[in-house]
Amino acid sequence: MGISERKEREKLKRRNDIIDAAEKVFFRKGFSSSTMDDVAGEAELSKGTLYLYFQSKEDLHYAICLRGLDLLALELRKACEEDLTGAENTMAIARAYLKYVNDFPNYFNAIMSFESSAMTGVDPAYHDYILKPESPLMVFARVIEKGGRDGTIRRDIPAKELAVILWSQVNGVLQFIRCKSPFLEPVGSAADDLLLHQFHVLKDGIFRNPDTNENM
Amino acid sequence: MGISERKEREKLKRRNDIIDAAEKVFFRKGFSSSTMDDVAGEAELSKGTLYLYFQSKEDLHYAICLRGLDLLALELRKACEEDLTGAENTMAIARAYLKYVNDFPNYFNAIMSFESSAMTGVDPAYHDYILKPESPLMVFARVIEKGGRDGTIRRDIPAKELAVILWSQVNGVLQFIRCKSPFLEPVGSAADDLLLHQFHVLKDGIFRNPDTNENM
DNA sequence: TCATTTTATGACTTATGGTCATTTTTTAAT
DNA sequence: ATTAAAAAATGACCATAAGTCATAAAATGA
Repeated sequence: MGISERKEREKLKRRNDIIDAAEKVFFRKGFSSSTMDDVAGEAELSKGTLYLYFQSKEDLHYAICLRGLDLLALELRKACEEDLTGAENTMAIARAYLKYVNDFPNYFNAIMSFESSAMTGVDPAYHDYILKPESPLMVFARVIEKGGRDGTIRRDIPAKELAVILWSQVNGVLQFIRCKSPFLEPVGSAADDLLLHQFHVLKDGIFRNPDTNENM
Repeated sequence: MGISERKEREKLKRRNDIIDAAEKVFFRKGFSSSTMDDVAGEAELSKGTLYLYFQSKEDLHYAICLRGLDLLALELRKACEEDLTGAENTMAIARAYLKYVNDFPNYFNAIMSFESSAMTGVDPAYHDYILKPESPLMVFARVIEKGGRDGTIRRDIPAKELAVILWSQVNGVLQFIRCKSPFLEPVGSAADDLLLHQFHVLKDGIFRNPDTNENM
């Protein structure tokens, strides 16, 4: 039966067209200021049709995030293709993540705001996604693990946990930059400084051993 | 004129009563599921009256956050009253913050969700608040500064910036725990583990120097 | 007592996410 | 081709909730 397959394809195509339209609208006006009617207009479909393909506005938001996450995972995998040490691959991943944030701020924003708002009842599917081997976090976790094996990364903390910690820490700073950047100037530092300095902290820790003269 | 002063007091009292009512409602049902009618009912006032004291629902949310932040700043100041080294005071502040998160999860949630949602146009007043010397972040920054002076904390990064970095990093992990805790169990780690391990990372960094046998 | 000012009210407006009876289009058998 | 059944699409409609405003009540002070 070639017809049902073609229909399947068309259904998928339509679904993707709706996501395309939603991206345009959400990225332009912001998620909460966009209405389903806006999206329907952009997609040249009626609102009712959107609900044949997505359960809710939130679901549409999630679909966009999934796109962004898949793209991110791809970038991270590319970044650590070279077979260097775990520590080196970790640095490569960090650079790739920051590049992603710069190159695709809309996806990054979508993901961040989804994760926060999601608190009030996240799609459980999202938790499943995070655990999948192809998720950005798990790509990162494998690199950490490798660093543990080759001796370049501490191994007293389980790899997945260390991945979560580092990932969350970087996100914390990015989140700060994202919503409190007006605050940064009075403090006299730019976003890039902040991230650079964060890397120093991630590398060496915060305390200074008075016996050594490092971190002068 | 004693009357106008009494009126001033009464106005403030009413304002506070409204915040009390809003806290009860928001903490019970969550911010987004609560309605202004709910709050009006709890406060035994009409909805219109709420809008005489607050510009919007968001504004009410903000007022609750301010309470939470003032309380937090108080706890942090108490925690570093003892005149120890900057590093020791820093640890005390960290402990106090985690205790606060545990003791007042509702305030913590209110602050976190305000900061995320706020992204779409934060009250500029909030940025002012953060810069005030009595804000939690600035209390922390002074301790970091002290650590720089007494040689227990690295001084290659400006104190305020380092404060922002550490603060954001801890918030990042707390945020992860807050909205992805269902994810933690499959990974095999508890929230407390995660925070403990984060402290190790903050202290020592992530890389292992192959020449030493620390972090085995 | 009463005019003026301040404070409070709640019906009303507006906006928007989501639904569903109805219509249009497609399919496939006659 | 015709047509009945299935699938897809529509948009008027509903429910909810934030925010407004004309009106009413209360407080003030002369």
